[in-house]
Amino acid sequence: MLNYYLASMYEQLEKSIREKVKISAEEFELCKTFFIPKKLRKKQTLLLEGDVCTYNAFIEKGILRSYATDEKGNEHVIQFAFEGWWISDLASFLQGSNSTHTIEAIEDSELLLLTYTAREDLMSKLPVFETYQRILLQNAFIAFQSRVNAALNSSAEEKYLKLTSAYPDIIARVPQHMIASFLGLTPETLSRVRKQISLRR
Amino acid sequence: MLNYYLASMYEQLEKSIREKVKISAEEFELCKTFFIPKKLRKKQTLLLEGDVCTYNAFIEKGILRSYATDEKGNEHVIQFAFEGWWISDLASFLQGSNSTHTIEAIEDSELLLLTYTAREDLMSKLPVFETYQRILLQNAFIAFQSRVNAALNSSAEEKYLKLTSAYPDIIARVPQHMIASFLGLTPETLSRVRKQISLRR
DNA sequence: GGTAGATTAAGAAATGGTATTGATCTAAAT
DNA sequence: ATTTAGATCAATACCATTTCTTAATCTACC
Repeated sequence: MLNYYLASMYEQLEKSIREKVKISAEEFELCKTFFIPKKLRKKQTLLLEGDVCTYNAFIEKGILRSYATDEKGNEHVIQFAFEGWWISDLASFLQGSNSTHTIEAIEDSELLLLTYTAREDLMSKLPVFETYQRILLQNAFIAFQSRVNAALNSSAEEKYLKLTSAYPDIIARVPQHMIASFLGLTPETLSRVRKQISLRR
Repeated sequence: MLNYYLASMYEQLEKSIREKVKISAEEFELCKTFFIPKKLRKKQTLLLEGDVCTYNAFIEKGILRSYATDEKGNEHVIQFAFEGWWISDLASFLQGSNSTHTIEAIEDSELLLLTYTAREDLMSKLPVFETYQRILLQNAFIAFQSRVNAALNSSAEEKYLKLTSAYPDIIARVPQHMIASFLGLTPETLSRVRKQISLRR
């Protein structure tokens, strides 16, 4: 039982790394020792706006979001992160600056945390982990580029359809007003968009 | 004279690398050998939509932009790149897929090109170069995150003011309709926004 | 003097803001 | 466990605002 539990604890992480680089069983065992497991209940936060982001979090289970709050008190969802993804406020994590984001669990979630020094250590002891991190960043960069493009050049409906066709289960797992915020729409506009779509069926 | 010319050819590159990692004079000399110098005149292209992006370009001098063309034939500026920046279509460069972007010089420009294999070679022979690349990506990622936020949650005027206060000389060096496209606005809207701002002075 | 780029005006379209309602979830009290 | 009060969320209606579209000048510069 214990073994099973431990194996499942790092299952997504191993999968994520092996998708991107070659790593031996021993290397992965070493790798695991740098992470701190952590559970979050729904609505609990990993990072509060204003604090320094001390962890890079890998998500074994659940969904998190990061959001920023503007002068008028409106929350703007920056990112959703599902199983197998990473989340953090990179600017704060890397530069040690105060975070402008809050990171919060949307469902009960299981995380693997990596501190700044653990990450530096791991990259220097295991160069393949630096390569893994670089590839992650490359992919994130590409994804962001297409998101910027969608944000600037697509209508509300196009943005919603692109998001839901890329991530179909987001509809069931994430409240609609958070999806609206992620797309830069008011909840009312998203509701109207959905109505339009359903009328056309 | 020749020495002076050669030194200036790699000046920005050396500055960019030294800002991010420690590198010896010998290592930088080695580094230089992997790059191919190239000059572009205004409006010449480095990459055409549909081709595979075979180069990662570092800009020693000048300005470039990348843009995508939509179904209606409208150009959408994805990125501007000034002296000391990198530009490419990363998705195409890394995955070997057909590019959806065109990369074009806005001014007469001097570039240093890195092919895919040269980049891989350089990263394996000079691990500090992989670190440099990772830090570049981290910075690009952070910049993109705030751009997404601005794109989704700022008005036309806010986006324009943010851009011009971050890069004041963009106004003089880049045609206004390209700035409008970069901000996801029509040229007419940007013109009206500028008028509003000037009236308030 | 022709052409690309910038400005301006007027009406159209998309999206936002406010308010209301109904449904559902949550948590405390019994 | 059940009930109930409050909170949360989604849908909708009505009006306001922003941005787009089209089209007509205006300008600057090869």
